Amino acid sequence: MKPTVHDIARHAGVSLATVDRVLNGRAGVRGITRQKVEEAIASLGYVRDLAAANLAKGRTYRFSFVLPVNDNSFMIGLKREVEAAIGRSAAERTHMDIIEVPAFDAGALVAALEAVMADKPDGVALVAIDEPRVRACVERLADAGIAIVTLVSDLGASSRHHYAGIDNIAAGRTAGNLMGRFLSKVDDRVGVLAGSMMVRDHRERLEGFLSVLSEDFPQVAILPVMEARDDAGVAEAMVREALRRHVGLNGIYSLGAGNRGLIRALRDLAAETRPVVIAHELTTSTREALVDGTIDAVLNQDAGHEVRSAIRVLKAKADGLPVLAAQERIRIDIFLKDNLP
Amino acid sequence: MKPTVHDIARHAGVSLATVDRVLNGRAGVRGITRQKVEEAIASLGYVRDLAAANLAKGRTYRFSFVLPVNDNSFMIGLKREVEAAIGRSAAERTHMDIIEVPAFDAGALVAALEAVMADKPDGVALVAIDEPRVRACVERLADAGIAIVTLVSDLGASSRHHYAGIDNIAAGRTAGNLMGRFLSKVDDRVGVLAGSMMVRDHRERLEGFLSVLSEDFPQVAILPVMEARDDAGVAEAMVREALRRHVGLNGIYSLGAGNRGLIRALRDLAAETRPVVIAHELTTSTREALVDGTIDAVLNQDAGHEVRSAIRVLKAKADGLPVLAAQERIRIDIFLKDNLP
DNA sequence: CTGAAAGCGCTTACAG
DNA sequence: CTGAAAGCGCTTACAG
Repeated sequence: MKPTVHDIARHAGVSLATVDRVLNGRAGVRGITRQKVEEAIASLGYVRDLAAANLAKGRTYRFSFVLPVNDNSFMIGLKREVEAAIGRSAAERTHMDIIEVPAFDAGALVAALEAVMADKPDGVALVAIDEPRVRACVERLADAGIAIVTLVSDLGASSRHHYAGIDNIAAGRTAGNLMGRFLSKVDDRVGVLAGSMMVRDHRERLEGFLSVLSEDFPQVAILPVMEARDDAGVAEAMVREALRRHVGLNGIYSLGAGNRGLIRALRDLAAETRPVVIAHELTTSTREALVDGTIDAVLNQDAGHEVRSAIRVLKAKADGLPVLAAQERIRIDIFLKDNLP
Repeated sequence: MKPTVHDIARHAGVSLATVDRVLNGRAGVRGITRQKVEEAIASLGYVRDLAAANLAKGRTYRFSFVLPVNDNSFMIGLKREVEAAIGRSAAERTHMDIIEVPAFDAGALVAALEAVMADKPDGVALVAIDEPRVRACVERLADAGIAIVTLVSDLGASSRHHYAGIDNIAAGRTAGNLMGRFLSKVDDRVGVLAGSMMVRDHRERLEGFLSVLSEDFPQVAILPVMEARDDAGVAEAMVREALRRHVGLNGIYSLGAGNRGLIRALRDLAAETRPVVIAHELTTSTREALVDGTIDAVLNQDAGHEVRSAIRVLKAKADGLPVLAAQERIRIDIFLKDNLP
């Protein structure tokens, strides 16, 4: 049988309370006593039963998710995943809430985080804005002993404990590699449709994309970046304009949101003249476009995985336990029409 | 506060034992009493604390992993992942063991499963061989109330409860799509290197690969399949022979193991004359070949995910709980040199 | 500095 | 058919 605190107490000739003190590193135990207990722990190969400990402590975890109010499919899906997790959390002694803040507004994000801090939760997950004030605020949360996980978009050098999201430079590089290989190789010109260069993920994707093209496919010409602010209408207009202006626009990398607009613009083209298109995030519209051939590949991050991973990590951090890096790595899914889930 | 069994007992005016009987659907409760308790449960919105229940019951889970003895990197890695999970299981009231059986030997697999059944574990995970005797045996295990998960390789129509592995037809289709697009498009010939057509995953990958090529890239010619029995030496010889015989062999899809041999054969070629190569499973050697350009893409299944997923599912089945399909779906990883983990 | 006792939310003999 | 009491492995006041 697995040894319990009773076994340790008996072996060391002390009471349960003393075993507990040693086990939890609490003060008020004589050196010799502590040693006896530690020996018993080691020789019995004791492993604490966390579930029993949590039951005794009445321990519950309290986590807050700070999410941007954003009407794109990905963010809506992300929020839905958090809600689903909340729905499942009743059985798990975990209380979670969602705090919504205006998108791309560092001030609002900081204010929300300050309010959350006053509530002293065990952990906070946030879609970060990479900005000095936000970094400073996260620092304060960490100092207050709150576990911090950035979600989807990371913070530069900061004291967040973990990032639950994809490597966006690698994502951009992957898009560049696929684009280079999918192109016909003669006189190729490629357009990039982005949301905003203010956001770290978009900057990083662009950086990765450009570096692979220049390293491995130097013959490909790249047009100036179109910033459509993740707005489908703007994206549509910009893509139409680009197609009109640049004959031989054979490739488009859409690294932000607003793909509905992009797709509308592309659908008007004859199938043979359509450019190679690589986009991000699998949504109803990108999935459809993948199936009918309007889009050639979709890079995706799985919002459900990100949320579940964030919760696992938050819990581990709250318990001072290690996280399983391999399990928590968020992968860049590459979807072609043939491996859609 | 979350309601407990005490709250229900008080509300219904019964004892804890009766509440427990109703909660666990045990017999020996009068209709009216049961009804009172059920009403209390519903009106209080009671959710059972599984951890507390397991503690009280002294419940431990016992699972067996039946794995083939196989010296390829993937199977070695799979076993290592199970061992890692066993290492972590001490804290989780879970006992797991590994039973090794000769590879590709249905009789031995059945014998091992029968032995496992005598031990009456809560669940079994096995790398299946798709064979009538195995299916019948799995049927018996399921009838004995043992949860069954197939791992990596599935069983045809059978009563296994879950399959923790990738969709191999989709994997083959994905390989076909990438191959078609990566090829230069003029006078292409493609070779397929397989382990054995006796194994279901290999058959399915081939099927998917061929169907995409014939549907979407009909101009590509496909050479007869090389069956190298997952042996690096055999694979090397076969690939060398094929390269010698078929001028214009521009693509190779390696859908089984033995990639070390394939890579050796390819490394002798001048970089410009190397075919497009798509292989399965990220190992030390395929990773290296991806980085140096010998291999163009690697399709991968994450053995760690498969093992952790199998355990989660086994536990859920043992508890009669639903599984989160989206979480347990094993994805086909596509690795290019730019998105290596 | 140390221990006896009660309790977390649930289940299990046992008695009636 | 129903209930009182003890116990799972741990923690927490409280007393000494």
